[in-house]
Amino acid sequence: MGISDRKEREKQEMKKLIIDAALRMFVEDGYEKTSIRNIADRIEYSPGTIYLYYKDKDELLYAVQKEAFSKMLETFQREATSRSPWKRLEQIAYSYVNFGIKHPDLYDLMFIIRAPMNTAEEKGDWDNGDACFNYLTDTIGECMEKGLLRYSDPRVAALSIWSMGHGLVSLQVRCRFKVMQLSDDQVSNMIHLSIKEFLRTIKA
Amino acid sequence: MGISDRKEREKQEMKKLIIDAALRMFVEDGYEKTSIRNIADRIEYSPGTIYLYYKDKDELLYAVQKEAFSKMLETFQREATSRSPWKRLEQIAYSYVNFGIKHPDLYDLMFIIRAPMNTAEEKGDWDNGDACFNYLTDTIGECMEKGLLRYSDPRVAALSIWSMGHGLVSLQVRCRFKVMQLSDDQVSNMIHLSIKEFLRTIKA
DNA sequence: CAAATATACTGAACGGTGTTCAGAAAATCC
DNA sequence: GGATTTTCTGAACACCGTTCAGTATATTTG
Repeated sequence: MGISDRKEREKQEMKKLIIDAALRMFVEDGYEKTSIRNIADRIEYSPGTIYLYYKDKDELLYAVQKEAFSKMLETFQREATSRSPWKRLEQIAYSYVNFGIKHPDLYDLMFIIRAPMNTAEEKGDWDNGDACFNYLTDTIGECMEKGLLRYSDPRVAALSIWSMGHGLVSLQVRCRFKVMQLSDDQVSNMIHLSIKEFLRTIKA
Repeated sequence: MGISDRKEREKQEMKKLIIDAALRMFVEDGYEKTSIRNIADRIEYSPGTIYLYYKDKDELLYAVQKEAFSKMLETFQREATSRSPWKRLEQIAYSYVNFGIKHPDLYDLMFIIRAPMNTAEEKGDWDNGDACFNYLTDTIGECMEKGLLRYSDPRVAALSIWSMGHGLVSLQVRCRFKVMQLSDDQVSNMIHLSIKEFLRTIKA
């Protein structure tokens, strides 16, 4: 049945066409400001068509999230490759924060937006999200085996390190550091100083 | 002119009536899900009336934010009163995180929602927000004077400590810790362990 | 190849949103 | 008590996510 193969292929192509447009528009204008109608316009289909491929706008978000996490994982695999677990942990930290600062709208979709796991319980797969998380936990595991971290529980270590990174990025992305009345360069500098300092303090 | 005094008073009462309803509904249902029409219904006025007192929905958010920051400041003033700067810093940290966990929707309005300073440049007053921030920076200042902190720059210290607290709360509020596959109690425990550990490591 | 069936797509319609504004209602002034 | 100012209303506008009867296209059948 070559004909149904082609149909399946066309269906996947259509899904990709939609999600590519959605990703571009989410990043350009943000999730909330991007409407199904706009996406439909961009790919020159009617709004209803999108619902033949994705159940609702949330499912579009999940798909884009998946792409974003895949992108982040690639970044880790490119930038955090040191054989030394401790050095790799440092690389991951900087990689993570730089990713967030460089792609604030992607970061928004991945870690700030209210949507995925707060309602959808079973959606807890978090597709490529856990792969990124594992990249961190594996490295932390190695560090702890070699006694390079001042933590006693690797889960607490992971939670702490992630929180510090996320705190820095998300306060920056949401412009909350404005209260400090510093220039953009100064804030950027201090974010990196914060990571540096934090890494120093958690090192055994 | 007693009559215009009364008018002014009535105007302020009306503003309070609106903002009280808005606060309650923002906390109950969240900012996005609360509509101007719903608020109008609740206070038994027409939707248009609200626009006579607040320019748009964002201005309602600013007003509610102001109340929320005032509430947080009160919490600090109640829970972080130690004469010892270091102990006070610890109290602030726990106070902050507990506030966020206890009032996730308020915390959302204050630190996560996209709205205030990203567009409104001059709104950078952040009314009572800076008062909360000052409560932190003042304490950090005292700590550093007495050489109780391992940081060399008090601004980096403030940025780091705030980021850690915010990271913990906001990842929890947005359910991102679900990827760790822990029970609610375990997460809650580890959040507190994280603060404890963090405070230990930054202490001189 | 033509008719019948199955698939893909459309776009109007539904109930919602924030916001505006002409006009009605109420309060104040003279 | 009539004119004027202030306050309030609610229909209207342009959007939103989502649904679904109906049309257009493609495939299968006779």
